[in-house]
Amino acid sequence: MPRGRPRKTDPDAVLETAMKAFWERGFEGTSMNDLSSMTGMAKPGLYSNFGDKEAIYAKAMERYCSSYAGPMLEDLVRSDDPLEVVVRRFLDGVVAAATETMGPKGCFVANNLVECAGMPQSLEALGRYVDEQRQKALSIRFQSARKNGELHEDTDVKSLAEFYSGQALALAVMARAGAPWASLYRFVDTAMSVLPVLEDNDPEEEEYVEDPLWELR
Amino acid sequence: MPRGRPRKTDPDAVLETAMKAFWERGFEGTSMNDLSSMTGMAKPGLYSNFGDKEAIYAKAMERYCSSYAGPMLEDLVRSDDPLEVVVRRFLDGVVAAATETMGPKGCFVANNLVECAGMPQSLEALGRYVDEQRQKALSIRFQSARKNGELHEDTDVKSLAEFYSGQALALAVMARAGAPWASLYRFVDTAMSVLPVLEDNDPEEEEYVEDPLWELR
DNA sequence: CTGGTTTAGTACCAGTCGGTAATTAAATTT
DNA sequence: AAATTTAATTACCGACTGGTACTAAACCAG
Repeated sequence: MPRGRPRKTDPDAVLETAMKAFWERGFEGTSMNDLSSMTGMAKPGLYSNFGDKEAIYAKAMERYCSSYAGPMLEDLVRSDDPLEVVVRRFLDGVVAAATETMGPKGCFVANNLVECAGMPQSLEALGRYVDEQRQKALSIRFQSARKNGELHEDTDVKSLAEFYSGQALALAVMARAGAPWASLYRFVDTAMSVLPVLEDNDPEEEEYVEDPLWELR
Repeated sequence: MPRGRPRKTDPDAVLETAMKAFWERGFEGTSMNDLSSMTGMAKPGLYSNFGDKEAIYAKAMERYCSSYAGPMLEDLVRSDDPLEVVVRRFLDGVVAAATETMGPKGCFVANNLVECAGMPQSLEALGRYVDEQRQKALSIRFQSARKNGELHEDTDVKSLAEFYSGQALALAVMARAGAPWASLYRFVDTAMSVLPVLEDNDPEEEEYVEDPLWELR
């Protein structure tokens, strides 16, 4: 279809490999020669296709977000399941992504937050931006839960969002440190006990409820 | 006192500077030339005094442990204060160390756990060892709290220790990502709510207390 | 086959990496 | 003052870093 010499390597596959490499070894720990030998695309090809190392890393993080972090946050915000179910699914998702048998341990974003020093400022800022998105998604869900009656009206939504955002970071670091699967799920259980969920918004019990905000979900 | 030419630079001060550098920029992000120019000790001096880069990093981590992590863990294990006080002081200590205005953000050990790939295996193992020590200290304190009656007899001590060990990691990463002081202390408040502490072992309040929720917060 | 177009591959750049040999400088001991 | 001991300094090593000119190859339309 194209006019010139056909590509040897699919740029999308290259980006997938680059994402895994940066995820595992970080920005400074992954050299352009590494990427070249891992992907099979020679260095000049990398530069002409994607730009410099900074640009490749940024595209790799975007890819991570649309493959891993993004869907989980969308589920958080959009799912109609009860709050407790949604939050638990979020944390379980973090564990699953951070312990995938194939693929790097931990979380790309968490690694970025820690490595931040010594990488271009734009990438540091990118990592922080993605981190904020996670906290915002949690905040949105907790806010609507408060209006739903799943949480008390005086619940501190921001604190709760910061807390569970932090739990994701903790799980990511523990997974990277090699914590076993079972420990991480015990951790999730403990973290879930913080959620001050109200059990009284079940339709069978609606006659007992005084608060009129039980509708609208 | 010594026989030859006197030292220009105190090796202990060199190690202090090296610790801060590795803490801030990590193993790969800190070059021997960096250390040489920061400390004022030329490279051959570094090698003859401490050994290779791996050895310097290990000594820097030991220094971090005896200056920061160690005293906090000792307080955890040895203090006679009530469990809630001791655990809160531990988390407050993590926040304080991770947000010191002078000095790097975050936690040396947590950074090590994340950077692990691409550094010598012995250093990776060292980081994991220190991480285990923190969890063990928490475990010891929770175990004795259970025998004291500060915790229920059926409390899952290991889960609780894993949880609070993870909170330290979360705080470290959040601090490194630039989270404000206030957010971190709110986080500590939330994390403290997990502690299933029994209030009935205080002699002065035994007769007044029916409901354990009569304290602050 | 020819010319144009797009990619792949080789070779190279200046700079830095961790690490070291050889030498010079400064002190003490004899 | 000479010999000895210790540390500071300079200069360098091969390997690797991010990044790039330049050339060779593989396709298309004519």
